[in-house]
Amino acid sequence: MSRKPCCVGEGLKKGAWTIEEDKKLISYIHEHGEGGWRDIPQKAGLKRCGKSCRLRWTNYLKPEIKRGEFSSEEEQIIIMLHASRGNKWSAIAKHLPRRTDNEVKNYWNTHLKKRLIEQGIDPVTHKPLASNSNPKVITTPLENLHSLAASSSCKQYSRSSSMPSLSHLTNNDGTPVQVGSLSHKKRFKRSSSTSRLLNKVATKATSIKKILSASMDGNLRTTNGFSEQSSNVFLTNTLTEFDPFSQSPLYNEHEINANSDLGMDLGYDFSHFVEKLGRDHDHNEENKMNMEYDHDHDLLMSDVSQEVSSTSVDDQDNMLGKFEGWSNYLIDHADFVYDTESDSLEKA
DNA sequence: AACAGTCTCAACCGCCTCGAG
DNA sequence: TCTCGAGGCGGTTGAGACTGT
Repeated sequence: MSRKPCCVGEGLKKGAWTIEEDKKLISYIHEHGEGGWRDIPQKAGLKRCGKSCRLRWTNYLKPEIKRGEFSSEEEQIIIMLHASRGNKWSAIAKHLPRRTDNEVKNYWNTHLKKRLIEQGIDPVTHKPLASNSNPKVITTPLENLHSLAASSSCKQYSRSSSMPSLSHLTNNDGTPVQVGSLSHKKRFKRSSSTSRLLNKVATKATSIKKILSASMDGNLRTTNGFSEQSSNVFLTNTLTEFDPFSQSPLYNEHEINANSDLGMDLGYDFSHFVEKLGRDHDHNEENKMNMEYDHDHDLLMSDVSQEVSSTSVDDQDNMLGKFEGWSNYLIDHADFVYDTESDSLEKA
């Protein structure tokens, strides 16, 4: 049994809207407001179906809609939210003020998806493509930040401009970051403070990953006694909350599924992290890193059982603050560097 | 200048969700 | 509880713009 098409009618127009049609629709909605889309075409004198009117209004004519090029911050938000939510364009668009789901979807399909593929990242799973993957390596969003930082610190040029150097992006050991084979049609430049933070995170992403792994195994030892059981639980909990892939088989291999281990509800909104990341970091990058550490370190050592049972929105915000302090701590104070030769953590 | 190939994005299609009755 | 319809959502299409030769 097939469903009746929504817009069946004699003489209904399809295709691109004319200026006259737009004027009629805008005029009618200004006078009568949105809603009742089925009746709008007749009342507004349009030979369109109601659904077409609604789409035209919500995706194009609505005055608050922001049009034009996406900023690198918006790109990062889309990529990170897509990693955690998939093709939930409407949900993603809610975190991009004045952008429509259709616009986000189009931008993903025409720009961001291709860019990830060019970098060897599967745009569906946000993990390395099969041809590039190393089965021994656990891939996390922290790792993806390597490539994300490399690309999100860039912005498209027009098709005709020249390709700038990407040599400013370097790994921990000073070697250039591999950003994949960029198409000759895609030109980039660096920008944004958020990108700089991502770059900063990316330079230590591998080290952080190993530290996390060591923590999960209970083998983490640092100079300040950061290896207590409580902090392990917190790290497990935080990583699982933060990491959209924490439910993957790769993680299950390491038995770090905090959801089952701790019996908690993982309803955490990953986008809050992204928003907070950009907001706070834009506010005062260096000052913040220096001032918040002690506070967050204290929080890290606070009663973990409270964190485990926290599921409300307010508590999630607290968790985010602690995650940020924790990640800043790792970035600034981690004593370990991952040695690719020996596949082990070395004292920095 | 002309043509072919590629890219972009507005618009459409069909299914889903949810609230009213 | 069920049905129905309006609105929402994600996938897809195709016309027009753009680029390379």
